[in-house]
Amino acid sequence: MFNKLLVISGPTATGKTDLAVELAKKYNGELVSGDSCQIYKGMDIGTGKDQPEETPIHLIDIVTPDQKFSVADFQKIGLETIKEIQSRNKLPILVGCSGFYIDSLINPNYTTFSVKPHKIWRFISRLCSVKTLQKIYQFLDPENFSKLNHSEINNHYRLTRKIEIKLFSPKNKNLTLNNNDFDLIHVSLTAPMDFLYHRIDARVQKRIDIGFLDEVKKLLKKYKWTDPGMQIGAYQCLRPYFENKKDLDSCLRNWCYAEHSDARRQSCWFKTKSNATFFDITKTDFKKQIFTLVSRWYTKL
RNA sequence: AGGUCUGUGGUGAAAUGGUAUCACAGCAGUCUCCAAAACUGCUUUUCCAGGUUCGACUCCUGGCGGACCUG
Repeated sequence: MFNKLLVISGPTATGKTDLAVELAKKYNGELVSGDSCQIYKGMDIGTGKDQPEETPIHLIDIVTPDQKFSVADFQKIGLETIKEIQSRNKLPILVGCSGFYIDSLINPNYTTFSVKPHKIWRFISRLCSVKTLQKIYQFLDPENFSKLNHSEINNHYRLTRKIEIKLFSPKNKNLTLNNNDFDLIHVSLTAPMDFLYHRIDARVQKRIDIGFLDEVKKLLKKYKWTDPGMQIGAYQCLRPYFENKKDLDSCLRNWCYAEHSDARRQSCWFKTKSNATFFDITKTDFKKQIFTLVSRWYTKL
């Protein structure tokens, strides 16, 4: 059975899609987007969707901005999509920058808690302070509470979720293994940060030039600033401008900064949590090296 | 040229004469249903030279720089 999966990851603005399209053409592939933002319909310029002309791309435009979408939804649809592509004997190429999402598809040890977000608990938790949540979790699960690190213990959302799992997971069957058995290769693109920052800044300006403000106006006719899709950084950075609280230039500067920060966190994820092979896109022969590596992997049985 | 105001990390600001603080940027990290999110740690500062004082970002004198007004 054909079970190959090519993964191309890396921070924003490293040219993943272009590379993926080239590889797709060579290996009869189809792209699967591993991007937590491009799933939203109508959010095109702000999320940097570029639709390749001849190569199919999956998992973009699957929900509207007012719909909730989580990594669990992504995992379900993602695995189905990859298997469907493989069943047609085509090569799925997972390409994106959301480490958390990509991990849910390719990490064989990834487990899923069968606990769905609990509406009443989430409502109550929103009224609680971090300190209160700490006390609740400490009471429910003193052992794991003592193991929390500095990030987790101060993180309102994660404490809420930990308590949720503790309270509502059914006994005995609270874990499901993601037992996929892909033959995968993971290529990750990198670049020196200041190089990426320049690219990001230029791209922000370009997005304004090609009509990003109109896109936001159009979205605002149908959706609210508080809708899930509208939480994306690019749109929130422009919010003060649309509410006449800040001038456009300072909003754009914040947008650039937000993307710098995204790029940093994204590359941190792949660097520390994946076992990808890394290629610096400022080196002249990085593509040649990738093609050699992929070719060796693709042709082996 | 004269007058007025003003000089604090890379940027913007705070500090009755008493441990120089905050935000942003930058760097490093955490991560299993918000992840372009949320959270953690770190780096970098009082224009210069004097004076007053136990003690000066703060008060005084001079220099240098900036802003505005008048000519």
